[in-house]
Amino acid sequence: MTQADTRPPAIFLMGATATGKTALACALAERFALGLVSVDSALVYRGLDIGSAKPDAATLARHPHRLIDIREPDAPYSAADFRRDALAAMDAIRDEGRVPLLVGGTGLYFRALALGLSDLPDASPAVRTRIAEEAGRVGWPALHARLAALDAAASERIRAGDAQRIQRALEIIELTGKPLSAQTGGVPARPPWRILKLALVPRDRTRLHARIAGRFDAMLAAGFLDEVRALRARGDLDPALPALRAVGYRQAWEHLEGTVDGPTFRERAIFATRQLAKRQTTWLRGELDARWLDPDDPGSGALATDAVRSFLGPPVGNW
RNA sequence: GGCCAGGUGGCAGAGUGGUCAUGCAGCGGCCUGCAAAGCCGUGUACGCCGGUUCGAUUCCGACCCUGGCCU
Repeated sequence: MTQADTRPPAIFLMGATATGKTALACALAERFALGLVSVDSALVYRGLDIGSAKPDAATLARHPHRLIDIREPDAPYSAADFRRDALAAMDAIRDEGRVPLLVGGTGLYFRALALGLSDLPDASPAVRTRIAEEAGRVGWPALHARLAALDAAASERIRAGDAQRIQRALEIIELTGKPLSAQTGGVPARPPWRILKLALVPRDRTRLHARIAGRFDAMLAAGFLDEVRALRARGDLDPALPALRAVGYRQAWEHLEGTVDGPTFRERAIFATRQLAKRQTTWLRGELDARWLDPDDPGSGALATDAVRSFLGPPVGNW
């Protein structure tokens, strides 16, 4: 006999973009006493609404999601920020007597939440700027070589062309005096939650691709370009910001800059979204303990409901 | 009907008598504070049929198709 798991329950609803995560989350929230938490690196930003496929006001009024609209687009948000905020949100939901349902498509955030992060320093804009400037002079391969001298294990894992990670590894060494590969503390052995993982991933992406294109055209019709024009008009945002490198926004920004024509913009935005869906799918394939649902399977909603019901026990309220 | 140009991988687009484009898309993968980011990997394609040649995507001929011009 195994010991009963007394940890409080939580549900992860993970899925690629345009697979109907929000609709499924809301449907589940109609049937069970859940509290929704968004797990999405783009939905945190205020002002990114249409292009991020953020749930609309009516949906959010009926089914409030935590961790949406919590940042201005000029303020970077991180996996560590997310972990902290999500744990607090989960506690608050539990205190209300509900079960947290974490819904989204950002694989790193789910991993950071479930597995934890090492006790590493936050990003330092000053250090990053300095490293980037140096890279401009000597090139990233030279910095990768330096990393090899300071942290051989990390340099083997990080490709010579991966500027972002080389920068981060050097930043950590500079800030802590210790190599990244030596920093493994701070990761909890086991999350304090009993987690049901649902993964919404199509077996075949053909229909997803059609949905992505259709959704993008609907975004355009809904005024996506006006939304990006408004962001540009603020004057304090630039395209290097994480918020504006989001799928669709980056391409729209270029288009409004006048360097890319309309059809090309549309095409590139759709390509970028498909590639995002592919990376999300790769992430999800590693979630071996997840319950897999195919959004193209008409029974997937019922399967999800059944899975949640058996995970939580008898439903609260109506059934 | 005649003349000219051209037919290269899903698309765009170089090129060569014998290892090789390249870009985009697609597909697979990696992932500890920018993650809707960043990075890595992945295609025996040369319209068709003959000929020349040790060897043709590349040279020659016929044919088919496309675009332009002409009558």
